[in-house]
Amino acid sequence: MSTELGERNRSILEAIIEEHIATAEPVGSRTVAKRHKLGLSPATIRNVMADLEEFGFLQSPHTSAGRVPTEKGYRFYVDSLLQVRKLNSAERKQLESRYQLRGRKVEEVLRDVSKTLSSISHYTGLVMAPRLETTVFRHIEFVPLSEGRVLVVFVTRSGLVQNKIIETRVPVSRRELEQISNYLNRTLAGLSIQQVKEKIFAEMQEEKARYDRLMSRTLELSREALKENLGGEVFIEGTSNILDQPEFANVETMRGLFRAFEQKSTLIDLLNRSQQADGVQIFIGSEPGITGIQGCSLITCHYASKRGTIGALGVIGPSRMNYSSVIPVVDYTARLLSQVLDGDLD
Amino acid sequence: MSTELGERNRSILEAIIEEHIATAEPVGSRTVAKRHKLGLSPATIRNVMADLEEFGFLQSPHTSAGRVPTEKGYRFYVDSLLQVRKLNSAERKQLESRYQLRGRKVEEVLRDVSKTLSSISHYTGLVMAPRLETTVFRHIEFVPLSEGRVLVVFVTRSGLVQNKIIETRVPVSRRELEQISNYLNRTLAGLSIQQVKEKIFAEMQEEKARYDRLMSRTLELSREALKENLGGEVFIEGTSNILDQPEFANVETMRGLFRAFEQKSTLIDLLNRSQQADGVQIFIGSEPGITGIQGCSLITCHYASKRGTIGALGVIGPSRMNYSSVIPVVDYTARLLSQVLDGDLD
DNA sequence: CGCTGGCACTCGAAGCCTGAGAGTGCTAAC
DNA sequence: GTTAGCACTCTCAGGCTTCGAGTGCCAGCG
Repeated sequence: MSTELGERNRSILEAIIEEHIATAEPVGSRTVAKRHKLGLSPATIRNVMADLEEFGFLQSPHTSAGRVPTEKGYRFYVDSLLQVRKLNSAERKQLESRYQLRGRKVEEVLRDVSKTLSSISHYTGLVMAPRLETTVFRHIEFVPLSEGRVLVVFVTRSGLVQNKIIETRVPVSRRELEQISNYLNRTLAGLSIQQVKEKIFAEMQEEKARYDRLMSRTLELSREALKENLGGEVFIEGTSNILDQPEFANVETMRGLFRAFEQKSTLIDLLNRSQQADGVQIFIGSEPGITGIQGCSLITCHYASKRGTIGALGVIGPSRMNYSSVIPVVDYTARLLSQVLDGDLD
Repeated sequence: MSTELGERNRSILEAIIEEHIATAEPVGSRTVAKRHKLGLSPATIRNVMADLEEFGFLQSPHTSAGRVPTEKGYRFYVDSLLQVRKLNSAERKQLESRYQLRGRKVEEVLRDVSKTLSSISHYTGLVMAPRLETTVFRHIEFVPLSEGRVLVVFVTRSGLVQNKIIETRVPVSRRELEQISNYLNRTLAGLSIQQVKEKIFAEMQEEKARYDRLMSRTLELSREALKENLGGEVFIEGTSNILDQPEFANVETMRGLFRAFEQKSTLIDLLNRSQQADGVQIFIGSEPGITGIQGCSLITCHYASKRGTIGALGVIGPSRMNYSSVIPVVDYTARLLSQVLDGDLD
């Protein structure tokens, strides 16, 4: 029943929501009648609005103030009414031009992506670091730092670089490290990290590791090196864009939001969830299980190599957000980043 | 003349400023008389306050609202009245305990320092990345990534690790890279980066570089590698602490501040300036040449190795800030970080 | 002569009222 | 089913009043 809206009601709802998105003000019947020439009088529209309010798609802040979409209203809008604009080729070019990635560090690239998202959308950009699982391994190197500490450098097939410091239980000599990396590079290049892990695990099972000291070192080291890396780190850029949105003129709301930005855990949670599903996902305000972003919506998309999900990115802004222009940007950005990580883009 | 304040006037000014710092409200004569038992009646204090207002240390928001310190008032307070509390040993221990640094990446450490500053002060922490000039070099390593790209890994004497990617004009073979790093490590270990640069420059002047291909590669590569690294990057943490300060209840003010945080250039400018001077420095509101942090004060201190200035850190908060407790924290943190970079702390 | 109590004065904040304007809901007519 | 008309409601802005905090000044006191 609740989705049983007639064609006319739907288009009035759409008009109201779009009007509200454009103006941030409650929308009255007069305005709808005038600006969206539906050939109906304000009175008729009032009737429809009353119905829509009963359905729970609209609400009035007070008796004489026009209507504002509810979260349910936005939900219906994005699910059933919204026409997502495709990017034209100029816009796609513009996005693509920002990704000159070869030989850059993963962090830099992700921060950049986040900045790009925020500056194009005028909201706030989020990028969650990939678990590298499905990235394709090209090269690994170990640099001895001090007793028991080794810097591991990965290069992915697409030329992205990531490095981290690991601790080894016993000191490993420079010579051993060289042998180890030679071995790994010979046997593992071209596999995804996931496959590498499996292979290592398999070899650890085999007897020979027990007797071959070098081999056991190799396995220990690479297991350590492949443990979760940037896992779950989130890059947030453009937070101050949010300050321009009239709905956050109230300090209390803003405080909550900035807390969320700084703590990141809510965002990580949402981004993680978006990895489960396919394509662009939209979280609205305080829908079930979402807290801490009242009045906001989050548009996310996972990015992934051909072999599986690895991370998520998105844009957060007020619920009264320009969905139709942000969605394709998020979508296309995720595609680009996927390709980059796959190494297909060079 | 303007500094010719009698002892009594000074202590009344001090009382007023401290009262204002504690309450964030304009301070009236009654309050001062009551809470700071100076043995004077409100009427007398009123007279003094009128004088202080004439001097420009105080101002009244309006006729019947008590007085508020001006920037000049704060300036006089921090320069002449403020008693800086020393940290007790427990507090020093607490700070020290946060610096377990060996083998960590420079960025991580700096971000941590910034977080610590913000969480202890309850304001916002800033740390500007060091120019590595005066850090003592222990070890350098080159990892070939792809044609013409090399990852450089530095280790400082204190065990901090930093790495960056550089481009070489011509491809350099793995073997050459090894020779180059061997050479550098042999000849340069224990020198400061500044000295290393000088040495390299000197060698470039010498004739032999022209004829020795390997040598010229070495020099080119190390020059590239030693170019400004994190130079000028600023780590800002705890921005949302600012939101709790009542003076930023007004959105307009806050917006300006967050813009400044996101753009960073004002902050970089101030932090740079603080490197010129010795010890803790305090920038107040919109004193000459300072823009973009109206209503805020910045407490900074450079940190340095034994050989010279290399970076700066600090805390930014409202002008009505608890100077006496933040100053020693900034000061001691800078000392700690200096020691760490010198490598004296392990 | 410096300090103090007293007192008139000022000014903002809060509360109240009012009028204007926007928007609704209902009803009766087309 | 749609519309015009109309009474009704509610917010917002402005003006007015009251209240209280705090001042500035003055006269008197030690």
